[in-house]
Parts: sequence; structure tokens; C-alpha cells
Amino acid sequence: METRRADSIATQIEEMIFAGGYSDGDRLDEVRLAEQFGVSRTPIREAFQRLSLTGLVELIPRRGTFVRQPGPVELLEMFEVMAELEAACGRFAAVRITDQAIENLRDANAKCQMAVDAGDADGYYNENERFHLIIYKQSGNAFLEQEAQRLHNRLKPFRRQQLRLRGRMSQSMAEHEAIVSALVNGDAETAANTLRGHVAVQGEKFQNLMAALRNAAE
Amino acid sequence: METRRADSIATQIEEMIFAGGYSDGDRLDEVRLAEQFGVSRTPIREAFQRLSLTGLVELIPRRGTFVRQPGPVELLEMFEVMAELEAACGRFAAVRITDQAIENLRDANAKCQMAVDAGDADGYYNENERFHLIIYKQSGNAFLEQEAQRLHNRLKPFRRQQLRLRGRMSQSMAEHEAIVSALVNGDAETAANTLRGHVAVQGEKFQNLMAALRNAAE
DNA sequence: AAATCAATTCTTGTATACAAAATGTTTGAC
DNA sequence: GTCAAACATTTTGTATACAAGAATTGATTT
Repeated sequence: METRRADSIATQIEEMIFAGGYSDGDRLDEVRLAEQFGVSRTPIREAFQRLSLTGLVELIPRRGTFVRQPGPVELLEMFEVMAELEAACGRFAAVRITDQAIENLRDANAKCQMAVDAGDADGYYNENERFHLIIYKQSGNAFLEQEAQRLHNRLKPFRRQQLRLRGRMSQSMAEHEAIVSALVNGDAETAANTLRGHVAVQGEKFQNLMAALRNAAE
Repeated sequence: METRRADSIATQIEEMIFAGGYSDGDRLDEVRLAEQFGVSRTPIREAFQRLSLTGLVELIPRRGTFVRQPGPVELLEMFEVMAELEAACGRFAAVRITDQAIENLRDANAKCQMAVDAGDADGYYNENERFHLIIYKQSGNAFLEQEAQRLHNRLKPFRRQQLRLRGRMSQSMAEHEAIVSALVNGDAETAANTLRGHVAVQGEKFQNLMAALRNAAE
């Protein structure tokens, strides 16, 4: 017997769900997954317990475990909360950020811009993520950072489908610049408000998200 | 065999930890708890998995599960996040709150005041909690409501020790009034800021919290 | 033919068994 | 007396076994 496998299994199942391998309401078959992972049911069930707390999966007693993909309403709610968490990170970061971190933000932004110019969607996506993770950390609040990262991660598959249009990319870049400015100036209120607006799902982004959801539902 | 016991066991262990039955670093003995609950190790271990996600317990592979009571720094971080979540709830509630909910807030406030006058700490505590839960719900965001409730619940045992002094109680009441006013006026910004300040741990509250922590550490 | 009930089959939940790692203890050497 | 190594014990992690609830299928009845 090796070391604890349940945690690694949990993240693997998580990734399978994120990757879109399952739709809402699908039942996760314990024995099938056990065979698939080459283990017994026990570690699979432990993984289910953990997944249930994140809301990714619903545990119905005596019935089984079913994947819970968020619907449009829940998804918008989650984005709303994400916007508020980012705003909070920005508010704290404005008065706590280090000079080094500002440099890192500028670097991420520069690489973002290069990716935009090169039409490199993946590159843009990665540097954009780095930008936001830096701000989480610079909140100087490890608990907030953790919560922000968790929700960010959960929304990842949905955000990915959003930032396709070139127009949004350059607008997003302008917002990044404004955010850095506010942080440099130590203007907590502006940093918070700019970040909130940057992350919020509204207007065009709303339409894209709904369209992506409709496609995923098929 | 009856229905799933793991969930009920998880909450029971959670309550035991909240109640202060364990200190930071204490190991949770699987076999002892199994005997205590009259079940086998399996449901206990499933409960541990769930508790680990809330951060209440740490699962160290091949070593065991240990209770993780937040230290001063983590606790302050959690209160900081709580303040931001409440601010977010207030921001949304300001534009979404129903007339009925405003009535309920005023009712909770009135009963709060009565409890203050009667020196009824428990009564004050309960109505104060109701006041805040109403605002969570009136955010009109079920996901945010859930997150706020979760953190609120986690901080419960620490908040309890805070609001002892009469001075704080009446100041807290004045803040409640200001919050209701902002919500009635639909002033999202004021509602958010007032709630943030109301929940934040600063000045006198900070000293009380530290003192309570020192006492609990003995 | 539709519906209902019973029996069979599946699946979950829990207990037990067993293997490997970690911990504690005894014994031996210096 | 102290340190270290080998052995014993404890404890975790996983597999398997078994019991009870849910689902399904088939037979019987109306």
C-alpha cells in the first residue's frame, strides 16, 4: 500500500468534471471509478465526501453521488461573489502591495499585451491569471487569498470561454492598467471598484456566458 | 444498517471542536471516536474528509487528523474577510431588499435594544445574528448568502466572547440603525461601508479578541 | 393493456480484515 | 548513562465482506 490516494483521486475527478466530462445530474459510479483508478471503493468514497463540500457534487443518501454543474443563475451569483472578493483583494493590496509585486504585475501586463498582439489566447489566459493571483496574494490576507483562489479555480472553465473576442481583450488590458495605477497610488477605493467592474459579468460578457452555457448544455 | 451517518457525525465533531473541546494540534483518534459514536472507523474517516475541507481539521497523510484552531493572525484574516462579505451583502441588499425584510430588520433591532436594556446578552446575541442573516439573504445572491453564513458560523465561537461590554452593545445598536437607513435609502455604498466597519475588528474589539484568545489558550 | 405487487438484482453504507507506515520500547554497545 | 538499532505495538490507508435500501423486472390481477 502506498500513501493516501484519496486526495489525488479527488482532484482527478474534479478535473474530469471541470473538463466537461460530465453534465449536471450525472451519477458518479463508485465501482466504475474504482476500476478506472485501479483502487477499491473506499478511496473513491472519501474523494466524494471532499468534493461534496466544494459543491461540485451532491451526495444523496442511499441514492448516490451526482455532479452538480451550476446553472445560469448560480453561475452569475458566483461571478458576483468573485467580483466582490477581487475588489476586497484590491482594497487591501492598495495599502499593502510591495514594490516587487508591482513590478510583477507590470510584467504580467506586458506579456498579456504581447499575447494579445500575437493573437495567443492561451498566453493571454495564463498571464491574465498570473495578474490576478498576484493581487490575491498582495491582499496580505492568506485566508482571503485562499478563498479567492478557490472560487477563481472553480470558475476557470466558464471564464475560459468568455475572453475570445479581440475587443474584450484590449478593453481588459486597459482595465489592468487602471488597476495597477490605483494600486501604485495606494487608492484602495479605486482599486476595489476597478477590479469589481473588471471581473463582473455584464453587458457583452453576459451574452457570451449565456451562449457558452447553451452550447455546453447540448 | 441505517441511513448515512457520516454527515451527522461530521457536524457533531464540528460542534465538539467549536465548543472548545479540543485545542490546536490535538489529534482526533479514529478508534476512540468510533467507539464513542458506536460506529466503525469508516464513517469517522468520511467525516474527517469533510471537516478537512472547511479547514477545521488537518489531514496529515499517514500521521492522522489534527484539529486546526485558528491563531490570532488567521482569525483576524477571517474577520477581515467576514467584513468584506457583509459589505458585499449590504451593497446588493441596498438595491434588492424587500419591504418585508426591512420590517424584519427593524423588528430584530427593536428586540436587540430590549435585550440591551434588560442586560440579556444571549437575547442580544440571537437577535443580532438574525439581523445579519436577514442581510445575507437580502443580498439576493444565494451563493453569497451561503458563503457568508458559513464564515459567520465558523467565527461564532470567537464573536461570542467579544460583545460583552455594555458600551460596545449600544455602539453596535447605533451602527445597526445606520445600516437600516442606508438600506432603506438604497444607498449601496454607505450600506457596504457601514457594514464593513460594523464587522471589522479594530481598536477595542481587537484587544478583547486577543484577550479572549489568550484565555482560551490556557 | 395498464397497474400493482413481489421477487430479484444493484448499489450504497458500514463493518471487518489486512498491509504498510509510524511510533514506542527494549536491548545492546560504547 | 547515553545513544542506537532491532523489535513490538499502534495507527493509518485500503481492500473486502456483508447488510439494508433502492431500482428493476416480471408475474399476476383487474
